[in-house]
Amino acid sequence: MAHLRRTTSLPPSGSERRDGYDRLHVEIRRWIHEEGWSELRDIQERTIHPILDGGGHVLISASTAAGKTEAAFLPILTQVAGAEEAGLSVVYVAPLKALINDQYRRLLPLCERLEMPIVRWHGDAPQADKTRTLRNPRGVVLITPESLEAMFVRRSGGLGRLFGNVRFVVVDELHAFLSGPRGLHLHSLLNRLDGVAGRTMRRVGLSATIGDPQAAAEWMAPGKAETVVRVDGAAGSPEILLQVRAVLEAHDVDDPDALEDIGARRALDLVADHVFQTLRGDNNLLFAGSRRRVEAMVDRLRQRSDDAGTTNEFFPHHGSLSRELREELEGRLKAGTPPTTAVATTTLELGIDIGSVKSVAQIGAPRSLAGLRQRLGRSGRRKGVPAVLRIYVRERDPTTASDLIDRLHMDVVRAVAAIRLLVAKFVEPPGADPSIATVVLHQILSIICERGGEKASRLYADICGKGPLAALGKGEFVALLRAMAGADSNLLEQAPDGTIMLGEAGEVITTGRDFYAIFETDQEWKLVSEQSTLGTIPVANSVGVGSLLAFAGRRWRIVDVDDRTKTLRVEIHRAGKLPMFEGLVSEPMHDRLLSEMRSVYEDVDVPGYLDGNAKALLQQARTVYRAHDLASIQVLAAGGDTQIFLWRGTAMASLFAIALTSQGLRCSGHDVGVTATNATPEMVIAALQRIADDPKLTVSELANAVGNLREAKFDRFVPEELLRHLWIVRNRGLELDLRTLARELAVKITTS
DNA sequence: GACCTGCTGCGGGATG
Repeated sequence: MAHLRRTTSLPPSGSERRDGYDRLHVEIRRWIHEEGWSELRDIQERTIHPILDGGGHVLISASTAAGKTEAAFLPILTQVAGAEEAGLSVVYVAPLKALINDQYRRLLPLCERLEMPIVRWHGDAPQADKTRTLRNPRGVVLITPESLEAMFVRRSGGLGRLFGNVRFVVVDELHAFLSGPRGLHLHSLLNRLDGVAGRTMRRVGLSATIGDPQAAAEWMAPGKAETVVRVDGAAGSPEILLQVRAVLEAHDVDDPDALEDIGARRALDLVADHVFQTLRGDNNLLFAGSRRRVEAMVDRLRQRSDDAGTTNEFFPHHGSLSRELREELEGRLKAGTPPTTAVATTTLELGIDIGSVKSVAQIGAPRSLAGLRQRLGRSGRRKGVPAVLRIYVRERDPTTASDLIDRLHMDVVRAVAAIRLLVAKFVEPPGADPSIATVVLHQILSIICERGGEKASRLYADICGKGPLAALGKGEFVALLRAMAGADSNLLEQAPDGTIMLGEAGEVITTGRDFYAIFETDQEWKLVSEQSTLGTIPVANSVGVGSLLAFAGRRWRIVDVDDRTKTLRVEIHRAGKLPMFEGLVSEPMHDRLLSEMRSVYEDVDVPGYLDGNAKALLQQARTVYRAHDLASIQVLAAGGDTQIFLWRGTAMASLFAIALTSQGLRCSGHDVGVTATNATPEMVIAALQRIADDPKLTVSELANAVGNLREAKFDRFVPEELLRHLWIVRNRGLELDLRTLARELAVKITTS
């Protein structure tokens, strides 16, 4: 393990410390005293003045477990305690039900002190508490975006009574809402809340350390980001202990029946050996990258425990596992005993309280710095304890690898590049989202449901007036309305006075239970053993009585298939087979990571955190890079194909592939570029020159070559022309870049 | 060779 860095932060002066504390409500100070806190944390102290004095929005960013919740709520509750007005005072929104339950447990004693009601409001929360709140709304509500949506649609009559006097809206895990459809959805809901109250509610955002605070502030206050008061916690962890370990895969052996190829299988065995030896005896997190690999690893680790005659300490955690199994594991981690290592997907990245772990490991080089940071934040959370991170990369054995791409050992290089960017504190800024039309369509239906009917101009102003949905222009909005009212959709109707109302299909769609969420869920098989519900697998898996499964860290045999309820009954069996989970695309990468990879090839330093294998692979990779002169040559013949090294992120690489395809080439993408199959470098250079010089070859023109534009939940109702237009808007900024890149590549060609 | 997230209201019957 190598020590990576040390950072320190200065403690604030003593006078500042007392100053804020004294302004808190007397009952809150009493509570703090009884909790045995000797002082407030830095971030908590520094949040008091901005919340008590200012009238604007506040963005609090700090690492996990820095006490952000209290930082927000101590002054907020001080402010709203004893509120005379009827109605709720604080709305807290979180992306997970589990997080709401955690926060409820933490805030309940405090609220009881202040005689202020607090209620959980999500699908699994007790109905009786909700009913009580509806009768006498007061205090704090903790709610999900979907439940908030449901209130707008189903309880429109009571909105004013509930939300008319809300003073604060707290958004937890704000970084989770900065991109993606769910963030756009919540953005619209918060605007609608302001509409109900007839004024702007104060917003308080809680976030992990974010790469682009400006984007977060812009999300909170569109067009007025500078008014958001920012309170930043000290840099995450003081020290990181780091190691990158490389394991070698043998050459691929073609075995169409094997679920994992044999080389990969051996490499995963080697990772499992090391994990088993190193992580036993403590609490750890191992991020495996996919649900399938989680199951593959847990199966191997259980096998090793059985062989060694020891109690198994390794358990799976991913989105397809049942709530019960996940909570059981979370409980073990939180209790801290017995020793437990969770093998997980991204499910354990968010702020669910799992206590502190000794180390974090992951399989595969990072593709996103945001994710890497988030994972690292889970380790070394106590003062003076370093965070520990291990990265396992799997690489082709250099003695047998023949393919140029394999011999560049990109995983080792990417791991080094990612660590450099971690030190440089780079985090990807949020990108443009392809789901704008779906969210606008959803909100049109929701608002009409809420109000009974509405004029088009008012709808446009309320939904697209400000914020990220303003990217949809008035003309496009009208086109969307027309399509929604068309005979094909029948979602809307228009009264003679112009008022827009729900059509027949609109009535149906807004009545369904699955209307509230902005994301889609596919149909799945439910797996049930004699004791409990294990979880789900996609219906795409072929199943039958007698089929085998490896799932939830055990091996099973299917004993009953109920096609009507989509339920599989299973029993323990000695053999198993990994199920298939869907997922056709890989996690996108940012330009910066690819350009850093290129620097790693061109530099000469060999980091001390690499193990022996990784060091050797890095040096061999650099030798290959230099031998092919990849610093100056980016297009070269390889077999009957031509390799094009772009060294750009996913957005540009995809656009580039579309451009080459439009020129008649057959392309497939890889991590650092594109392979043009059955094409000579001469053919590629001709295509590149056309892309560089043909004035008619614009992004608008290329858009006609794009397939599967319908990605988001309600896109089936959106005119294809509109989706194509939004694609053009998202990619327009890359047009000049595309031409420049094509021109550069065309002159760096070789036929070696 | 990705991942994750969420869900109303009503009626009927059992229970304390």
